[in-house]
Amino acid sequence: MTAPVRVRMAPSPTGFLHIGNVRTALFNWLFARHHGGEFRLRIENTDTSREVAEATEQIQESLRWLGLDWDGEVTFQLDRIAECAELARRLVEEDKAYEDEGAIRFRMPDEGVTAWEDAVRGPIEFPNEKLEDLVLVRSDGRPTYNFASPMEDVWDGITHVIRGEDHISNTPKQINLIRAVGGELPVYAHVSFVLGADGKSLSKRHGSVTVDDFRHEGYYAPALVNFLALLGWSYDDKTTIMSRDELVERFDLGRVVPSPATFDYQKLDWMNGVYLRALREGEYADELVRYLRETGHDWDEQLVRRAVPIVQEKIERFGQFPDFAGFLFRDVHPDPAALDGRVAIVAAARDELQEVEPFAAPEIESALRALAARLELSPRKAFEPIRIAVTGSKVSPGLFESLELLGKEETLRRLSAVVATV
RNA sequence: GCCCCCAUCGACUAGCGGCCCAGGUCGCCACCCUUUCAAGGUGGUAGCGCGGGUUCGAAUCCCGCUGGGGGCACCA
Repeated sequence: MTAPVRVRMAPSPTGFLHIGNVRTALFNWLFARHHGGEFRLRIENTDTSREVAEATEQIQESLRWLGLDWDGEVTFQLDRIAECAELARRLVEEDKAYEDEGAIRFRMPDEGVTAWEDAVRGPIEFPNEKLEDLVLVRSDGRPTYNFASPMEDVWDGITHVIRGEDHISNTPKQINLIRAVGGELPVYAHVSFVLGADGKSLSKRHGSVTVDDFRHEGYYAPALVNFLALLGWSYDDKTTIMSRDELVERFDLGRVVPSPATFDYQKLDWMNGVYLRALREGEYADELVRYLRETGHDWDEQLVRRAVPIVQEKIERFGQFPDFAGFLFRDVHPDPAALDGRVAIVAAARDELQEVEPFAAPEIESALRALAARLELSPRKAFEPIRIAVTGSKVSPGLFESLELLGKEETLRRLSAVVATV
């Protein structure tokens, strides 16, 4: 039996989960699940304020939403202050560290190089003369990140440290520290950053950045996971859409590329659309209903569910639903300019639809097509003012189905309202 | 300033010396379908940063340059 794999995600509890960190977390998770190992969640906190508690809960909620489950209890760096202090004392006794104005510093080697085989970048080495003696414990007694983090990795039996490339220059320091305490070195894998279209690191001005942002925009978690997995990793030269299970089965750290990736919102939108269209109607409805509740749209659930067939093929994010199908739930205010005086058509449609029974899509369609023919207008020309009058927009779900859902009474009311105002 | 990382179409990537006058996906363009918008179908556009090597042969290996990025805290 090979040694079990154990990885961790170690966010600092400073706020919402950034999508770049999520991508790193996802790689950790995929790696762990692929190898049947463990994925731990460790909070790198330095205090116990209320903000920390909230951020910690926020991080967990985001991971849950994405379906990235972790093993064991969440651990906190702060809980290991005592162990760190004791270890630092031992290092001083062994003359591997020394006191410096109340703080404890570790003696870094002065000659040679510190090197490791990075699982995504290959060999990396740093000249030791560039390594400064590292503060392990501050004068107030708290351990520093570069001391606590590698020690926790050792104590937790972390086998693979998969983290952002900003930690590359910390690695030689941490390696020397682990060697000094006689700990087992993990395998290091430094993944690149996720950038915005301007080549700068992804921030709010680029669009959504936190998991919460994407959730509120109406992205579907499995699609986001699929998209993120492909940011810096690929299975082969042609596979794009992969289920969670397929990702787990196929993920391979060796196929993670070292170069930074630009986050392409358009491709995410496309992929989200692919996932949403593939959902079974009932499943789509459940997700949509949940999304609308979360975003504060208190709309009739039955009507939302009935609207699914006319929107599923049309929108790529749940966030587009309120604009696209909102006319079913609230009154509209057609723009007279958009109508451009074509009230006669609206009036004719009202008269025509008055007679339609039952008020169902097929009957509505034949009535309106007959009307268009009578007016000697192309369906395109004839339907536009009707669409505007009823949905308030030039863009909407299929007209006939929309009218059926809206109901005869409300449809006639909206058509009449337009006729009356002009 | 010093140290480190990175470099294939606009974007994500395949490629790990000959299968590549570079393949897939998104985007974009055109056409088809069509009640709008989508979806779908067909076709197309576009790339190995530059310069030296190594080799019979280089997108692939080596060196330099250039251009990006990161790090040099008693932050994480």
